[in-house]
Formats: sequence, C-alpha cells, structure tokens
Amino acid sequence: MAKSAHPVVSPEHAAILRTIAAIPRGRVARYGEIAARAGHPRRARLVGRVLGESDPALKLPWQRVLRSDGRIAFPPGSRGFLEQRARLLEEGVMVVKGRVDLLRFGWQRDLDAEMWAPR
DNA sequence: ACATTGACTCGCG
DNA sequence: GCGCGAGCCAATG
Repeated sequence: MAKSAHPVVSPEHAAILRTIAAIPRGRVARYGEIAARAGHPRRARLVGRVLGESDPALKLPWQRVLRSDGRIAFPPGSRGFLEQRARLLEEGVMVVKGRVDLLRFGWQRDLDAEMWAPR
C-alpha cells in the first residue's frame, strides 16, 4: 500500500500520546516536559502539533498539558481555553487567570512535595 | 521551492 | 509584567 486512507501514527507520535495519557488525573504537565519524557527534548512544539491533530476518539487528557509557565496555551476566552479550564476545574485543578500553579499541580512537583506536606 | 504559521521555550532588557 | 529575538520543525499555502 502506498498510502493509508487514514492518518498514520508514527512511533514518535505514539510515544508522545502515551506520555500524555500517563499524566495522572488532577495533575498537569508542560509541553516541554512531555516532549522530554517521550524522548524529544526541546521539541515542545511537536507535542502541541501532535496533540492538535490527534484523534479525539483516543480520549486523551489533553487538558492536562500546559505551557511552561503554567498557562493554558489557547487564547483567553477562546473555545479551547474555556473548555480546558472547565475540564481542569472539574478534576480539581485550580485555574486562576488562565494559569495553574505548577508547584502544586505539576506532575513533577514531587521533588518539592515536602514543602507542601500538610502540617 | 520559498514563506508563513503555530496547543512552545528561554534569555535579555 | 511586557516585548523581542532565536531556536525549534512539520504542516500549509
């Protein structure tokens, strides 16, 4: 077969999609973080592109992927922005001014977890 | 084949 | 906080 009739998922894309699927509920991860964990350091844009073109039927937790500063990547007020915020709030992730505190909800915050240990 | 675009990131002023 | 430039690179026109 020369070409498939539907989108082909390369191994690289698959690694990225798997990484996104692994983000725990109630936690968030940065584009660059996903890229690095999937074996593509410095390729944050690839993550955004792959995610945007991915099949919705995969039901990926795309709302858990944020920019490096904790902000939602979509323009404030846009459809994507509003839905992402709603989805995050629904699973207990606090979103203030389109932004999430990575020290509290970041997937990798474990390193700083001690600071937030309940007293 | 060249230019622009974009669910990105980082450093500098 | 804000704007800019640079690096990033596949998709799109």
